[in-house]
Amino acid sequence: MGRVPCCEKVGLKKGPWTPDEDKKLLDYVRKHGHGNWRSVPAKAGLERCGKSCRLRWINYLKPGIKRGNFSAEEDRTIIQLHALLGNRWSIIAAHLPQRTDNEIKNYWNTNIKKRLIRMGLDPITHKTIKQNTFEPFGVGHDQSKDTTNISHVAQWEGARLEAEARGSQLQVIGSGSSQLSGLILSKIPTQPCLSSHSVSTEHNTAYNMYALVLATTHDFRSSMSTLSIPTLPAVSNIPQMKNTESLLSYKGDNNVMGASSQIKKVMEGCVSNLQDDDIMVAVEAFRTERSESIEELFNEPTSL
DNA sequence: AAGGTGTGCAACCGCGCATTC
DNA sequence: AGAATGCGCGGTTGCACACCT
Repeated sequence: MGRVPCCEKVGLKKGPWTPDEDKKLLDYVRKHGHGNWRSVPAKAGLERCGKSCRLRWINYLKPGIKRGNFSAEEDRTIIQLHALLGNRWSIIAAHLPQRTDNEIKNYWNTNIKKRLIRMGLDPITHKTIKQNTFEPFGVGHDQSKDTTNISHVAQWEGARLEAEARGSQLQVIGSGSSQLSGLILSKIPTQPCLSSHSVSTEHNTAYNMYALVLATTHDFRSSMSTLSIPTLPAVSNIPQMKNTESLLSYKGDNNVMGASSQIKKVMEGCVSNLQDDDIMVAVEAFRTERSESIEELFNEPTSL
């Protein structure tokens, strides 16, 4: 059986919205809320498809939407997130308050993507186009090492963002423990330091915190999730985490579900030992490092 | 000034997932 | 359990405007 169309399309208006239509939709949603979008057009007196109304509301009429030029900070955020998440515009948009996924998508396609190409970067992989080959890693030059690191970092950060998005969804429905996790997630940096840097206490603190938070919020049972805890060689260097090392290596274990409550227990104990200063130092270290690398990218002289 | 081309963006479309019945 | 329905997402299209020749 074929899919039923979202609405009876005959006689429905398409194309750009008029100010009058906008007003009708705005008035209706303000008074009654949108409820079931399918029923909105009839109730609001619009000859539009419900889906079209929903889109117009989300991308244009909803209060608090910011339009117009993207700031340098927003630029950076989009590039960073895209490098980690790919075209998952809704998740990216969740990290840019007041911007819609559609607007970010358009901005990417019309602006950032072209800029990256001009700079010799592949907008999909974010690697230089020259090195974007299937050449195996570890052939003996430094670039391959860096690429491995970047990819590893990307995996971590992507996982964090996914967990964060999940956390904020849960916050909306009012889960107390998720509020705490969401709060932590929004504040902490996530990845172990890059190999080019010496292992600092700050980074390890951050690294540990990330592992803790993941373990306390992530649903390991989800087969759809891209989030998994890789083996963390650095963890064993840190006294407070020694007990959890074996738990973190549960990634490849099929008994993950049974272990999750045990993980939680250990992790919660560790979280309570964290100092505010540790958090702040770690956050700063992470943000500075990431911002600078993006800044450098754009400050590189190009032959435009 | 007129026609052609490029660009940006709003809106549409189809699909997949979640929920309801 | 599975069909029906609704919603959200990402890809794509098409129009309006700007710029170029």
